Amino acid sequence: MILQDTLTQLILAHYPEAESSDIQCTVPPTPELGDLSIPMFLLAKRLRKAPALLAGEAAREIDFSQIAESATAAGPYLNLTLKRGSFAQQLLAQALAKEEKWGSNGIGKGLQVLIEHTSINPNASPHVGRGRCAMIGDSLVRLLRFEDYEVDVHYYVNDMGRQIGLLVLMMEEVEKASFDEILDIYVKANARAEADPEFAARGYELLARIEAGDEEVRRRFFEVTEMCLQGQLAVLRRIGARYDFFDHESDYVNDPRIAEVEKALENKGALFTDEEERRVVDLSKLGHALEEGRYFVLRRANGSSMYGCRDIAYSIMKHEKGADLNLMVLGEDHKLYAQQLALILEAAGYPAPETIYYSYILLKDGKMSTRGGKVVLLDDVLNQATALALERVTEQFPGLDERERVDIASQVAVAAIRFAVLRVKSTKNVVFDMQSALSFQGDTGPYIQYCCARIRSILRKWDAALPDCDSFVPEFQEEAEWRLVLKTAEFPDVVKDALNQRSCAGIGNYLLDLAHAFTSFYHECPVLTAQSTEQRMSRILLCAAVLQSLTNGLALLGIDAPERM
RNA sequence: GCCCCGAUAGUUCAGUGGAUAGAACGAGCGCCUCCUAAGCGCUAGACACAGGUUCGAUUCCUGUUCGGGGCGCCA
Repeated sequence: MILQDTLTQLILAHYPEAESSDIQCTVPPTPELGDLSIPMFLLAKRLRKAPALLAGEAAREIDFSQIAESATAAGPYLNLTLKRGSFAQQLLAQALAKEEKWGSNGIGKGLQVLIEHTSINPNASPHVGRGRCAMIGDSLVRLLRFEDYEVDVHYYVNDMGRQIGLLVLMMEEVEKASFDEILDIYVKANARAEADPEFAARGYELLARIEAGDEEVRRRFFEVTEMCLQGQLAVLRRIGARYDFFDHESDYVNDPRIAEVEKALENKGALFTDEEERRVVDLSKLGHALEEGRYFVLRRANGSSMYGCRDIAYSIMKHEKGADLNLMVLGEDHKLYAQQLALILEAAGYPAPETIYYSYILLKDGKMSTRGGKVVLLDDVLNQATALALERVTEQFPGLDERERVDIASQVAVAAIRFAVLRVKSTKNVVFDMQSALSFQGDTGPYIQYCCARIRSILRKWDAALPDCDSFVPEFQEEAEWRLVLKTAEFPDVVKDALNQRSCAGIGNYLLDLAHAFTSFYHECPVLTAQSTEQRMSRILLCAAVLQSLTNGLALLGIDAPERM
């Protein structure tokens, strides 16, 4: 809140024993009570007074005239009615001066972040569940960069799993297959491995050979995985996800860091060879309390490495980059695994990355399964959404040239899907429903874009320069416009909360609130035809500031707002 | 069996110990000679259950029920 510092100072000056953390502003439940509210519970506890008495005392004794028209006690709450003009002037000046940085608190200045997300197995076109990871990760990246962190985005290419081996075998039988056919082939490969142990064994054999350094096999794997990866990235690009580094699992097979960690584990008596010649970590020696997940296999009996073994080397490599934050977005199915890996890394003296989990997107009749071919592909959803949006835009703007209509349609499609996914907390299971994913009405991304388009339309018609905030004190008499001012002022705090929570969900929900507040304003307060010059000037500035908040917020979610729609 | 998430209107979601629990979809009624109706206004509708901690609990703790995830050679 813009006034938080001033407010805290005023109160601390009167109650020197208080701490600034005792003073937390909230918004009163109804506008009649005031613009800002300070619950006195914490302060009352500190000062050993009754909250209601303290509120009354503070309202009488502290001089808030610098920022407020009035201060009144309502039970244990101290409510302030702000001086609208100076508050709005400060807010608008800030928002319009900071432009695309408005809302940033600059928390990450001078700090570096390494984040890994998406990292889909290169075996099929991504389904919407995988898309959830990409959207969550990508938005987090945007949020971190907005807060001035320097961010490197890593993508771990799992290019040597068992299922990749099976895929390679199948691909060699079908001659030349395109990316679109991969899912089908992958499903068949898994079904065949299930039914035919000899086929499955050939997959393992390929793995063993790649691990032994067989360059020819490695080349065959690379051909398939690279084709898949490029196909997947093309889909991910459609929703705006970008990556800086692609790290290949196969580069870590014989990494010396693994031996180093094995040594450390041996020293702690946590590594042993079991009765069937596997190399196993006993995590109970490292502080793991439960029987569940106590054992972690590093190597098969034939000496070949498990996924987790290579991941040890990869994790250390990431740590060695020396970033201040080391983040990773993972599916909830990786929770136990990540805890196990963390124990192993810590035992060898390396900190584990900070993990952010997301839950599955389910279908109405159960969970998705790439192996079973029971998936809703992100690409298909995007295609359908784009086609629908194009119809709508064409209806609305028949005269617009096709190029622009297609651009708008794809922006709307991305907004619909990204917003629907990102506004929900990542720990919740969501049931995918095509109908609501394709809806552009109500609490959706397109609704917010539409709100932006309306503001832009007003700004286009305003043919003068915007008033200068430094010399002009705006006035906002109407409740709808004042509520919009207050809502706009919340933006920087919303961004800060999102960063602390490592989740952009709150930003999405805030943008809906702001868009609703704007639409009420739009219907009640004419801008271009307002009665007085002061009103017109005040409102056009407010429009510009709201647009800046909306577009900045949408940008954090990876959503563009078209000029018109 | 054990461990980790989740449970809020008919439905999809907000709400990180505070005032009268917010939206949207769906349902009903109304609004385009007026800055874009992808919109707005009005009506009806909810904290799974039982205890506990607290001045105060949808929020924290325990138990129950239901849904999701996980639990040694998949990644």
